[in-house]
Amino acid sequence: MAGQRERARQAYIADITAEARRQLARDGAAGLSLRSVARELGMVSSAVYRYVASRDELLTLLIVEAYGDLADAVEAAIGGDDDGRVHWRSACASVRAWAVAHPHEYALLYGSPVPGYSAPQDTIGPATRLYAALVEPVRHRRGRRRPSTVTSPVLEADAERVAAALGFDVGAPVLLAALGAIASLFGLVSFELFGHTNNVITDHDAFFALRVEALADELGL
Amino acid sequence: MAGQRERARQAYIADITAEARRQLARDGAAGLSLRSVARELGMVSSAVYRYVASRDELLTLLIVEAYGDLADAVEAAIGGDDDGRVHWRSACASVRAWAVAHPHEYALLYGSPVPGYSAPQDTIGPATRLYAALVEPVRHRRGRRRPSTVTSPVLEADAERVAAALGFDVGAPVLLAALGAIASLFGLVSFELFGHTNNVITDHDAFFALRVEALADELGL
DNA sequence: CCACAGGCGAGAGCACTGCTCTTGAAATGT
DNA sequence: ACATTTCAAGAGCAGTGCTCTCGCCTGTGG
Repeated sequence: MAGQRERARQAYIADITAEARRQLARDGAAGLSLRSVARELGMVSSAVYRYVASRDELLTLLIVEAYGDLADAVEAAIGGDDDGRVHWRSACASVRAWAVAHPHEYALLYGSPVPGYSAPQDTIGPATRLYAALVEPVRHRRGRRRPSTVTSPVLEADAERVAAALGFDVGAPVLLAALGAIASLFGLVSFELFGHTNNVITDHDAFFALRVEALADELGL
Repeated sequence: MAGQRERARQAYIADITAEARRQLARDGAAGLSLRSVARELGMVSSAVYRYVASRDELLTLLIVEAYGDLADAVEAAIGGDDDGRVHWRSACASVRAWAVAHPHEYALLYGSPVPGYSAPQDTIGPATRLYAALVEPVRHRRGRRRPSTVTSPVLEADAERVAAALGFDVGAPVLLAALGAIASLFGLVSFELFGHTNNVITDHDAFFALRVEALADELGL
């Protein structure tokens, strides 16, 4: 039955995070204040502490939501297609589109880590979903190119553990190449979003497309 | 002669940024407060506003210093060698080593952009030095692999403008590949430093080395 | 060499933040 | 009907960025 008090409590938390998310989208993480969230919700600042332990915890809630949101976007983008390269293109494009549409949320996820945040258990769910979707394309690779072999046994073990967790039967070299490509993808998006290519690249669309193809080449898609 | 008042002024600014840098290295950008800098320097908080207009400007000074520091490290790393691949390895390793040694400075440069910061003119000097050093290895490429051709004329113009500014005679495709590899490099370092590979990679050294080689392959080094 | 404008440090103060504690009311479960 | 728990509210503490005013004092221009 979930006790109606507990339900009211969850509703309050939902209201709080919703308002917090609005402020995050508008002013960025630095401009998010518990007091102004309370003000906007018509309560006094101390009341909101009944529902959220601290500002950092509120940010953590937003991080979890944002991960889920991004994972949703990527999963929706790689719909029915089973061509690895098309998969990869869609996935990359959806990450970039989401980042451009939600710059502050993106910065929260992939910018400087928030001080009091330590990747709680709630985060690894959506995060796993996201990276699973991004790694998915290599399932359909045509294997045109052999990735370099892995020389470190512990790294190979890492890769095999991850592959097993995702239910993938590609080898360690391919999976590590995919993880590397994902890091490259987020590096590319971060460079664009955080302004590191200002005065360098003006046609961001074309540069992004070019790099996505290059990464697809490396992955043998 | 530079007026002894002006010299004293510069010395004060140097003291302030030095103390600010100490606090940045210890507590991170979020924990840097103008008041505590003033306290540590034995002055009252309003006095420091004579030398630094705002907290954001102080952070900007730190950003410029950090860029210079990182550029120094990379330039020192790619010493006399003229083998492109060795160059690239040293450059990548020096970026990663600097990032690990100065995580908060790295986060300041490549994490979420600080709100009131707009890449002032002072930044582009050290930043250009840094990226010039990182692009340098492709000068000595053996050209084993042809990068994909560029289809966007404006992107090609971007690349040629940058190449001209750096005095490079490599073609647009190679320069764009190099810029992409740089973005990949920082994506990789950020992933490691910001904890996105926690519970995934344990042998960060090996993973980094693997990716550096893959990028070198793509660059034809 | 000297007057003085300008740079200077100090202090008070404003508006804001995160967070804690107490108090009294209201809802709850027995 | 009652005891317990949950709650909103308010006051309050310590800290922040930043502004303004007030004298002092010193380097600089005449």
